[in-house]
Amino acid sequence: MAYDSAQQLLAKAQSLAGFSLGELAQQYQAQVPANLLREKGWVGQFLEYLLGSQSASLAQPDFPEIGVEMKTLPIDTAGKPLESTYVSVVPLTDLAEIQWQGSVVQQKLNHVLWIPIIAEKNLAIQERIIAMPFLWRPSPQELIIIRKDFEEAMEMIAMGQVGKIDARFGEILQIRPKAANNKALTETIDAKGKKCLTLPRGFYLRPQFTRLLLQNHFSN
DNA sequence: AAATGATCATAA
DNA sequence: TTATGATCATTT
Repeated sequence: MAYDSAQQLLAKAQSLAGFSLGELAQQYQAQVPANLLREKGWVGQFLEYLLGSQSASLAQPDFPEIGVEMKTLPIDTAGKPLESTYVSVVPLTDLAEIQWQGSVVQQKLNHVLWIPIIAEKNLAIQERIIAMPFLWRPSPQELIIIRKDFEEAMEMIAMGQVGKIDARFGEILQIRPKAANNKALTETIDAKGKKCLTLPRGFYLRPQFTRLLLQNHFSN
């Protein structure tokens, strides 16, 4: 399936609103896991399947032909996000080549199809309900902060200071570990510019920020 | 309760 | 191994 426009994709996504994951799984003959302990990405992958994303696990938006990234967003019944939103891996090598423009973060956040899902922990996976999907582009003000968060992090890492970055770093975009476990290490540079190993990191959008997006979108 | 740090499945 | 999809589990 290919889309001609973001609006067409949005319409398809919105046609799923109000259905539970169990209903949709039955319709598409998919198996719903009893819990997400061992399949944390199942919901996102199922939605990608329903919408026909072909981008698989490439470092680019889910729908490259229209430049749109899809993100599921678990919310409680009050509409508050329950988790942060993973954006991309944090580059830890060849930092001199990394610019904001053209970065994976910039490309993915340029246009996002948010799919909120009522997903409180006590709701069985099959009972979780798709809320109303919506498109978002960062405002100029939001972009300034996100870009600052990105560039400050890149500068730290270029200086071999990745070890000094923890989850408190960044107003909107934070950096946290993103790995199979604490033994899955990847290459970076130390303060002397020498190669060394560290935990892979990911960029995440803070839940306080995605909460604002929801408020901004649905309060009108 | 919210935030931080750790972890799981899968594809290429 | 590194990227995707994220949520889990523990600490604050």
